[in-house]
Amino acid sequence: MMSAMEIDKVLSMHNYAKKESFDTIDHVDKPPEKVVNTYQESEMMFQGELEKGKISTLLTPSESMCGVLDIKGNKSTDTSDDFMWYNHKLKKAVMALRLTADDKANSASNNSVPIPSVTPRESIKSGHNEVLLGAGGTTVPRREYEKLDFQRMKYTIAVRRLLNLKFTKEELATHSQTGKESPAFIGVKAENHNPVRVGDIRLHVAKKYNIDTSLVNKAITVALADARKTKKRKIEKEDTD
Amino acid sequence: MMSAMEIDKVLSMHNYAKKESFDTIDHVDKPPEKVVNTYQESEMMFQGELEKGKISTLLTPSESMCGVLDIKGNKSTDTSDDFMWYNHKLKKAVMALRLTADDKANSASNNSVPIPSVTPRESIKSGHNEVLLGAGGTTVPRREYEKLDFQRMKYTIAVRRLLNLKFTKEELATHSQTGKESPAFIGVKAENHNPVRVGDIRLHVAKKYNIDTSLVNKAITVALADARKTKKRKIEKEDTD
DNA sequence: GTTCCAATTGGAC
DNA sequence: GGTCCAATTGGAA
Repeated sequence: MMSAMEIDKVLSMHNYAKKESFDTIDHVDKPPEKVVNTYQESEMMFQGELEKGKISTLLTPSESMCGVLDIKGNKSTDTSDDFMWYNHKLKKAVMALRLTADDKANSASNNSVPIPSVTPRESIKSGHNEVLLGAGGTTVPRREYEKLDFQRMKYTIAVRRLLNLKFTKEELATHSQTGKESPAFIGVKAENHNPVRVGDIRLHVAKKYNIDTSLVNKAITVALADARKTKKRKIEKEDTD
Repeated sequence: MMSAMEIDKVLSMHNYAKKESFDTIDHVDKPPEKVVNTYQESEMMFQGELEKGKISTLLTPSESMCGVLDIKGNKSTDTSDDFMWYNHKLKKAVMALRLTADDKANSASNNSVPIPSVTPRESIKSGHNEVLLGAGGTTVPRREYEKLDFQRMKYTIAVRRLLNLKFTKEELATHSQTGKESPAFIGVKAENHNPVRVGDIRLHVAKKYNIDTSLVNKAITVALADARKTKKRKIEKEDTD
């Protein structure tokens, strides 16, 4: 687990002046009722706040990206519970700073509106009309996100749409959730993986539809398999030409 | 679709005297509010009545078996919607006869009790302490069925328990839902299938847990796959001995 | 020993 | 073309 001092270091790296120690900032939000032990649990908490519309537009892209930056500013491949949990707390700290700043700027106007189309934050900083999907920091363009009619879509379709927003066809065709090779086809080359973005999509859809993540996982697996087949067919067709 | 006269023929075959025409008997139950077009829908209706506890113990094994007997008394492999729908109506007719007979025997005693452990019918005829799972006529021993704590079990476990009640390990290891070979392993011999009993288990669990049949299907697939692996491992171990 | 999981496949729709 | 499905596999839990 990262220390409060180290977190402050990252905060300053992202051009956020240290106002208070991490622990104090953390208390801007009500302390959680029960102890959160895993990244999954923290994600659910975070997601709950996101659903309320408080969070979705508060982070800039660089802030969101801090979820995949380590203490040295490098892109991190650490997906351990400790690191994810640290990221969660870090982002809560950043958002707390944002909220207090916004509160001073425009005192008590336009609150309790669920996911306003334009927030003060967006009106000040342009170019980041993004919707945050989860604690991993994954964002999608707001315009694209609002096109999605979650009420009418099956969750499997929502999964595919979000995957298409965050990954190229090539990425979808060459990546898998685990990076492991199929147990049924040993010797087939294993692929890379992209746990943070896929993880955010997984939890976002699971929360949206109030279904188990295992269901979403199956949908992701099928979607990725179809992407691979599509690419394979295309290559085979080009070879015959 | 089978005619009322033909249904009467089957009824008499099962030693039930014709009391009324089928149409009249059918009106003992309230007519369905909406038209039922498929076997799946009729199954759901039937299952609803079963859940209320009215039906579960009213059929003898031979009555249940009539679900897989055709007009000539032979075991039928017909799983078409028409045939299943006919079976459904036939069973409702049988049950209506039973109910009216029981009503006369013990007038208005012990009604609205959900799934009584012993019914008048059972006290008269011994040897058929069976619970009917679905319109396909699949039954399991009541004693075994009542051991299952559906509240605590995951639906996947319920699927496995019911499969184990209705099939031997050998059957589970050598059968599949569709009888088709795996698309990923062409050339591997295809297996037989047993649609009626598996169908009843599928719908029973889906209704019990109020989940989609596709979920139950996945659970069945995994259970059968595990059964095959277990057998395979055993054979491999015997070969090395 | 039992249960669950994801990657792969061809085909159905 | 896009989407969904079941059979198979080895290993994880």
